[in-house]
Amino acid sequence: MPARITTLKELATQLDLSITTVSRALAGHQQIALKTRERVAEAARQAGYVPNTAARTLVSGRSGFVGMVLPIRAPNLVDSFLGEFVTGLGEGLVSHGTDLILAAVAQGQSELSVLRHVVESGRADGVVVTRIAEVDERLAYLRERNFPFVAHGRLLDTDFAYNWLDTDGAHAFGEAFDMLYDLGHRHFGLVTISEPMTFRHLRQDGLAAAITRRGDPSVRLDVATAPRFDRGARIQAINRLLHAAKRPTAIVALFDELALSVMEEAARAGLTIPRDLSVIGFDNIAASAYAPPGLTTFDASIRQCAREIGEMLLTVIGERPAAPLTRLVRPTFVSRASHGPAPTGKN
Amino acid sequence: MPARITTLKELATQLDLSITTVSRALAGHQQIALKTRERVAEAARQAGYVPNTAARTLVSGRSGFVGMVLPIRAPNLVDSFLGEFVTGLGEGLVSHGTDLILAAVAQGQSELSVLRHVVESGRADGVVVTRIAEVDERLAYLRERNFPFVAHGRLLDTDFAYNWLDTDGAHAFGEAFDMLYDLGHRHFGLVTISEPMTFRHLRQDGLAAAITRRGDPSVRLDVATAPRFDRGARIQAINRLLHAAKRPTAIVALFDELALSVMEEAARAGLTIPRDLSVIGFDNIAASAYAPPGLTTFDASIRQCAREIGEMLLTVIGERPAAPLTRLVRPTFVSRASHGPAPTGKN
DNA sequence: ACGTTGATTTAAAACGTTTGCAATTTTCGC
DNA sequence: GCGAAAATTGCAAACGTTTTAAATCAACGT
Repeated sequence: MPARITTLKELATQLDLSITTVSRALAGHQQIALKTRERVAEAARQAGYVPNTAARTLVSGRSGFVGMVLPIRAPNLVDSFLGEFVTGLGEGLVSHGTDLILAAVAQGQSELSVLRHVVESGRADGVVVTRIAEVDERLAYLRERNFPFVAHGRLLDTDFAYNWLDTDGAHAFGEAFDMLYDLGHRHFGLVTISEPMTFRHLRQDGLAAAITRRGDPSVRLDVATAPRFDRGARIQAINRLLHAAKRPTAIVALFDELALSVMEEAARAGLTIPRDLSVIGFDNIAASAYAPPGLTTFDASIRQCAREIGEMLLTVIGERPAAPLTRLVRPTFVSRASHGPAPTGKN
Repeated sequence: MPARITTLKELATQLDLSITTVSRALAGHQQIALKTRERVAEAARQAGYVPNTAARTLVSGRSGFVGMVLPIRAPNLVDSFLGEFVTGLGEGLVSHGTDLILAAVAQGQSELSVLRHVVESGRADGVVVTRIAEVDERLAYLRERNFPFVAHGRLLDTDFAYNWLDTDGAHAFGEAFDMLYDLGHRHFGLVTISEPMTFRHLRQDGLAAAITRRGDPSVRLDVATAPRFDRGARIQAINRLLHAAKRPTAIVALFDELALSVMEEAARAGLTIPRDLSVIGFDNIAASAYAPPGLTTFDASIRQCAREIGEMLLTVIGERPAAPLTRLVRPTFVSRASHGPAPTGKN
């Protein structure tokens, strides 16, 4: 094994050339004689030379990294979002050799302060922001700072222009309603969360819009709300829905975890799905395929979305487009066995 | 909003001090007068100064990053491993303000070449390696390079000393056998994969060791092997086990995905779990709780393990201990409803 | 042989930080 | 008040790369 060449200077000395020439040769500049370029490339390959990132970043002002703040998670919460998202992002970035930086948030620190640190320290050329809140200081900061970023999700304030990719939850929830309505359902339940996330509104509004569009005054919608991570409160809210004097025949949940809870509670209450109750979720998490009788849901294809986000961000960084890049991805319907015709009169 | 101070020079000018003094003051050197230290700290806070990572890395030789190569994934495969692992790693690293770098592997590139690039470019002070293969060139490279790393998993070659944390699959599989044996089972099935991963051997050996330890010659073990990502072959292998002339009464799967497939195929074959067949998995993925009747398994607590790996790596980087750090984590038994007494004589 | 052009290479500055060493200021015993 | 020691601060080099501006070289027409 030959001694590893670690710096440009060493490589230059070995080749009896100046650092400048070697640097340019490796960068493929036309002004360097072709013969020299080839000679340098070969020597670099042989020596296993890899340019030092820090030095390159320092002088060029570009780190070749894209940053993301690790979402804070409840101690035992498992969901596949992060893994899928990171995998997709990696796939989107790899074409340009851009790596991903993940910064964790320490106890007591704010997510914004970590984001700030990532940006101001020059670690990243751009960042990805997920889980958009109704009032999101991260987006405000990034825009004011004029720092390249792409958000996964939208703000409700449509005047605030920025780069985003979002899953069209509104459309999906409208689709769910239409399908259930056509199956005879008139009394609906929606299980949602109390956290101020924008997707909550978008999806609920999509449902409401579809109801309005249908124009049938006999349609009724009951909404159950609970904090996202409070299992007890969630169960309670679901049971209020299930044990109301008049129970919905179809329940749409903001996302699969909630839908699975609905199915569990329904089973506990002696209801058979989909005979007595139709349930529809959103996200298509792995467990949805296994939970009996199989949850009908919408696939948000996180991985593919993240991949596109990565590509968008590279564009934003490279070209700094004047108009914001936006993209609304329509989720695909995944028909399983948790929905069916509305129960007839009496059971 | 005050104009942002971005460099030490600006800060120094504003304070009418030298760059050196400001740098040292921020680093908390005792030699700088306390009053000065406080004055500098306050000014830096006010101005929102964040040191430039590249410059710092360049001179100090430390990047403050820990690297990891993103595992290559089949296009539609979803598992929660990566998300949990990354979350845990972040938690383990955050105390030292160390961030995580994730490098994706491009089509046609080898994982080793990406790892090499991460190491040689000085992007990271240490790396984490997962999914250890029987012959793992990554470990060989890192050791030869004498680069700090911690592996999640062990090699079979115990002469090769390095830092690792592993889940004690051998113990778990022994435990599973003992429990099933005590429930009357004598005919066992093992569903495993054909990929050359070391955990496959460790777990299978743990099972075999427990059988030997019991010393009952009537115990029989049938092994079904299939490529990890070939769903068809997996189903086939499982069905060979289920439809053999003499069928095992208990099947242990290398990990939960396989166990879930076993449960599906068993149901398809008209078998009731656990009456006709006991099934035990490993990992405790989310779906295991939902798949009827609830999969009995072992929780590998990936997140916690990754957290410890992060902490170990920080130790390795900071202290370069002479003896390798190793840690064997015993998985916890998760008793659900997929196991029970061996079926009696005829059904 | 000699300027001139075009091709090729190089010296040196710059990026923002840390740090060895030296310079300056303060403190204190007498 | 004076000198020495202690406390505090600053100069300048270094990290490895990219890039501007300038130097060198080869070739060519005359």
